Amino acid sequence: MPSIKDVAKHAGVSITTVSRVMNNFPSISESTRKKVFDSIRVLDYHPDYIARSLSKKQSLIIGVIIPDCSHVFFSELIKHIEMTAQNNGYKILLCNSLDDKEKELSYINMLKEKRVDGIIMGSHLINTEAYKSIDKPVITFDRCIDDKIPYIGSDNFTGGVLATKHLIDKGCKRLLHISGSLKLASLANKRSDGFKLTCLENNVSYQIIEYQHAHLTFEYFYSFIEQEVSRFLEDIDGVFCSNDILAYALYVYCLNHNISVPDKMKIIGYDYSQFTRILQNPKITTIAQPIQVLGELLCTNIIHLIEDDPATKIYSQIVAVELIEGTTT
Amino acid sequence: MPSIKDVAKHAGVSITTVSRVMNNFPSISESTRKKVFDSIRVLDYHPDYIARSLSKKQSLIIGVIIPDCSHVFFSELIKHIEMTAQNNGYKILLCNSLDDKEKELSYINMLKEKRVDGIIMGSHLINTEAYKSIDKPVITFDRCIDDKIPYIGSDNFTGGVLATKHLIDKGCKRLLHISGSLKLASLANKRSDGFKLTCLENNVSYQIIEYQHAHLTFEYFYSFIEQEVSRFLEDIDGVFCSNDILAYALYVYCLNHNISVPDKMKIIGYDYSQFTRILQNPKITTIAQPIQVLGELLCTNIIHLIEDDPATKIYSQIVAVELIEGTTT
DNA sequence: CTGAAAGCGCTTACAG
DNA sequence: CTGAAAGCGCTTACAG
Repeated sequence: MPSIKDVAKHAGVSITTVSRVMNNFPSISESTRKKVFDSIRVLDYHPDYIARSLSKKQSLIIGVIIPDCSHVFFSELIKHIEMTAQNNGYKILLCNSLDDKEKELSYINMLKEKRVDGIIMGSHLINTEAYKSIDKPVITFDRCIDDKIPYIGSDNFTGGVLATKHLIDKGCKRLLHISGSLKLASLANKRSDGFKLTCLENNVSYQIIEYQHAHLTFEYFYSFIEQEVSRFLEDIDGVFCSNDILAYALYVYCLNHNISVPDKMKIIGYDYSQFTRILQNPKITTIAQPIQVLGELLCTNIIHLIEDDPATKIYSQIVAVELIEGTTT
Repeated sequence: MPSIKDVAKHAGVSITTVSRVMNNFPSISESTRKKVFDSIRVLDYHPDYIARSLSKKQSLIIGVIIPDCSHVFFSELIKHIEMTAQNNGYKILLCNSLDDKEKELSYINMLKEKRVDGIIMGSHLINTEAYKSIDKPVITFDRCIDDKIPYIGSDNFTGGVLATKHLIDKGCKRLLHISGSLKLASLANKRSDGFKLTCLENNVSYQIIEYQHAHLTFEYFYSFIEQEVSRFLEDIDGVFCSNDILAYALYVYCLNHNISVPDKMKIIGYDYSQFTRILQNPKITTIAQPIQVLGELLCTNIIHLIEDDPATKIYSQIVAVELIEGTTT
């Protein structure tokens, strides 16, 4: 494998010159530029990025830490992050925290180990303290850690309002919201705020049930519904679910227990991820998160932070959501 | 950010000694070991992996190149690859080729640029030639490029046989197989071989239709069925689909056109990925690929190749598949 | 327009 | 058991 030295020797110039040609310095004469490019081609030379990283003190790698890349929502989010990274000369190092605090912490240390130039954090178990010792770029998805760490999220509050208003507009009088853990200080909690406020404003009685686990599987949700939700359903005519898999599990539960949807029970989900888009029966009514926009913003903003681009100082952003009406409401 | 120099100064030893402590050399006295560890703790020192990589000539990073990480099958495969990598001290660099030849090629160059120690290749557009100039570890998923490049795959041939036999056992007489492009020299083509052979052995008439695009979306498959498949369906009573999304699209098509499944038409898919496991109606009959095993084997074998582990020389492997009976046959 | 030399932060023979 | 020095393959002031 040829190094810059070999190219320099072959072209009869110094390694400085080779480096300059590689990096498109304007001061190089046409003739030497050509010589060097020829040698590069002949030797099939590719610069060593490890060496480059060491001297430039940048790895051009972004760490992406999420709970689980096989989760429908995150797998799409990652795709758009990666595409955006690629378009900007960065690569991504993928890390699944699997909701394990230790792993989350150890992944954050990638910053101190210079493995990555910045981190996109989509996993939220460790507390604010752990971020204190870090002065390098971090951006979070759907979580506001503190003033210093920017976040990207969709408009969860409005999402909650839209979902709840929709149920009320459809005639629901007694609403239930099934939410992820509200202890985690996730921005997703604002969905619950929007839900509550809308119920209060419309004099609709409501109830909120939290699930704690983050295993977002159908089986988990179905048994959660059987054990923790079913006994309340009799008094309920509309449910706002915090994600679409949960909404589907509830739909199936209702089907299995002769509760007709949407006649007796209206169900609305959240995400509009791939699963929901593929599913044809039912078409789940849901709040669509703009996954592509979220992924792109996460990536472009972490890059701005890394490159300390002063022209673009607004790193935290909230993007709009949209109601998608299906057949479950 | 402290470097090894700072630790050495703080502990009153040489950087060589600090390095030895970091790397668990046995020859260090207990007292200096303690001094060094104390300094590391006090200074919150983390070794620079870029520098380490440069001197050790290994990045401890594995490149994973796939068509699209948001695809249900690949998102799960990646998860298991990443977990296995993590357990063995490696990280993964995720690359979506998006079925773009240029990208595939440029990603392979990560090897020459020392960004990664090895590559797991799950994207198969570029031809054998492109791999000729590479003498570094590559392992492929579901594709046999040449003798020198090991592969991991599931037993596609048996999968094809199992699926076809199942349809025949259920009484089908006129079979159709809808396959991905057979030109790509993918091991998945063996499903089609298994299909053909089983039809011939059982004197069942058959037909094969290929789709060319790799956009594995419901919409693509549905319109493909409308345009290219529907006119043949009248003469068919059983279809073996090369993936579950396609099988679902066909199911929905039949539903929409009053072709009752499984009475008039039996449908079997392939993969048994997350989507299929979540979907409750219908339960698609399918061939389950052992995604976890595949991911683990891909990762452990590329690591063996990277570390040139002579104790474990069998790098190509085929793993067994399983018939999952649902309600579509 | 070009080059010699120092430096990035580690590891690793070599020497004692 | 420990250290001085060379080296990994680049980039970047500095000098001409």
